[in-house]
Amino acid sequence: MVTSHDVARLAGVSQATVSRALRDDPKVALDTKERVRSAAITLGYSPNPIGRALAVGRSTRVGLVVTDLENQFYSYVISPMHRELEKHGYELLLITESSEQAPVADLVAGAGLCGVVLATTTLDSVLPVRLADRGIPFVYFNRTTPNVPADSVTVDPAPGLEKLVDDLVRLGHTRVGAVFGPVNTSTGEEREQALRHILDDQGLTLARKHVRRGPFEFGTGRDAMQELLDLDDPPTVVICGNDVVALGALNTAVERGVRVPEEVSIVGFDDLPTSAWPLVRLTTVAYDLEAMSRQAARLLVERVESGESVEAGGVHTARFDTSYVPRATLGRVEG
Amino acid sequence: MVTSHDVARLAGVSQATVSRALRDDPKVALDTKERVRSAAITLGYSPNPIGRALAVGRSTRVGLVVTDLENQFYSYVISPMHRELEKHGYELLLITESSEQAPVADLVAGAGLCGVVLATTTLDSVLPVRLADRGIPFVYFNRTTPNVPADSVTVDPAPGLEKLVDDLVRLGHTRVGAVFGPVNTSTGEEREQALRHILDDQGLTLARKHVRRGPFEFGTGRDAMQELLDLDDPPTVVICGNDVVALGALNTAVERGVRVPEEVSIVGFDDLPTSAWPLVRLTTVAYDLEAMSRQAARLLVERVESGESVEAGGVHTARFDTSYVPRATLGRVEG
DNA sequence: CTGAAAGCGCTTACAG
DNA sequence: CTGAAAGCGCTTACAG
Repeated sequence: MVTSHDVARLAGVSQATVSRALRDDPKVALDTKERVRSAAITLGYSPNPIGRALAVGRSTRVGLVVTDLENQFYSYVISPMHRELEKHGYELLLITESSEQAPVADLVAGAGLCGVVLATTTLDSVLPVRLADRGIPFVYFNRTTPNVPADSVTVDPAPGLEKLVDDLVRLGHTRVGAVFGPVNTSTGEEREQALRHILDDQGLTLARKHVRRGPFEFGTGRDAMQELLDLDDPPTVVICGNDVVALGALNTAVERGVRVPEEVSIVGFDDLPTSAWPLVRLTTVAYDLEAMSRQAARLLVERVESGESVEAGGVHTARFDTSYVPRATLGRVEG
Repeated sequence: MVTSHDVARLAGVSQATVSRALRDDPKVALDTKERVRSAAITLGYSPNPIGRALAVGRSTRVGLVVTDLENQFYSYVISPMHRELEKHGYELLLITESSEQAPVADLVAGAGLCGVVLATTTLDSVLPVRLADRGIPFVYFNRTTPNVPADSVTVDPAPGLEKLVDDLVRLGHTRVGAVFGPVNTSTGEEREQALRHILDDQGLTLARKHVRRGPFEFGTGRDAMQELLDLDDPPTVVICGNDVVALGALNTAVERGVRVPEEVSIVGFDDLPTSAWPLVRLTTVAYDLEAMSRQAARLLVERVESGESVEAGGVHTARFDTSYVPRATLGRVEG
């Protein structure tokens, strides 16, 4: 392995000067810089980030903590987040919460990360507490927990849901069903509260038998739809906690030969690219997931680089607006 | 930050002993280990991986190099690969080749990685050369380049394609079209050669006007399908380079109101979970992508841990079998 | 503007 | 079985 010492020797300077020159320290003479740079190039040298991290006391590694890497949703998060971090000179490390081998907090603390994006926080997560204890900067992505203050990027479901419910009324739906996300997630909770509230305002109610609940996964929608369709009086529309759940529901309807939206309407939340496919045309609630992912990266980088603690300077929050995207899975009630 | 020195002080031993005890060195007395461990726990200490990496001379960080993080295909690769690496105590870092900021080779070399999985190698990639030059272990995933020998995990398209072509014949297809992957990828090349060869054996030919080509992306299938459907004599079946391309093609057919498979049949390759959706039911060629991803991780770990160079011990290759998965997008030719 | 030196937090021969 | 010491490849006060 070629080190800064090798470069120093070739350039005829000290190792310290190599370090400075390559970091473009203004105190280094221009011709010295040139000499060092060309020496570095001929030797194919690039500074070892591990040495650097140890010396500086922090790395440029950011962790993204998720539970379910297979979930389509996260593909669309990872990509823009990764790009944004890269732009700032940071790397993205994946961490799954399912890794129960070591307590995740230790793993995170031990992974030499300079900061963490939490994408699958539950209301009872201990990870935020642990991170705060150890002074590891982090930002909540999409989901939060009120117990531990931190920067966050979230979405406001109300605007989109309001428009959706307007449409529900217009189309004559009265038996409305829902497949909510888990109660222990802020997103699940918040969307449920918002929806119930808005339905209420319009004089609509959610019959208990028409409500299901479960993780934000395909299987949740699938199973819920099976049960709902087996009811004597199934709902005329099923509003799902997110698109992945809605896709599960939609596929189950299709599999059973139940026509959508003639026999049952289905609505999602997230507006994933898949939902816009001509084959799918899922009616849903949209927001700018890509901008949100970038924003989370940016907030974390700022937090890391400012070195400012949450207690000292307060918290940065970004809240994203939602809109209603009518497509083909929500229709007029028949009969 | 709590260091091994703090633990040493609390446990009343030397820092070196802390290091040994926590790594479960058999030379350390059992009661000493106990003392050190409990001290570590009370202090909430976990060894700093950066210090470790520097001392040992290598990290436990593995890079996954891809071009297109949004591509569905890679979601299904990342998850099992990540899990397998984690099992062996390694972390997964994402690297996109699009990052033209720094030559990727430098980035990889500079990122303090102990090894790399290359998932989007093209036949003319220079990255493998660079990695080999610098002695950075890597394994080819799915795609290879013959120029630089290295461990690899690939799929053999022939078995699946043979069964597919049998079915093509049985169903009366004669105007067969194809949307191949890029010629500068081993997978694109290999699947094309295999398909042409097998068609040939069955007396079928691929008219030049029925052939399209492009990156393994949704848009490729979409655009190709538009063109093919505009032909005076469109193909009766379109065989796509992979599922993502086939999904693009399928959605375009749907959008244009062209019935699949009555008016045109569509076939993919990969058997992504999406392809099995009741809404999709894509006829395709399958292989065990999850096992393949795990295998790649394992080969890399072995290579890294053995420290054996490719020249010295030769190369490990795993080749995965394919099977044919008939579903609903391939049908009998009408009329 | 440049160098010698200390130090980041570990691991690992080397003694004992 | 344990400790003192050197060293991994950097950065950064401190001198000059």
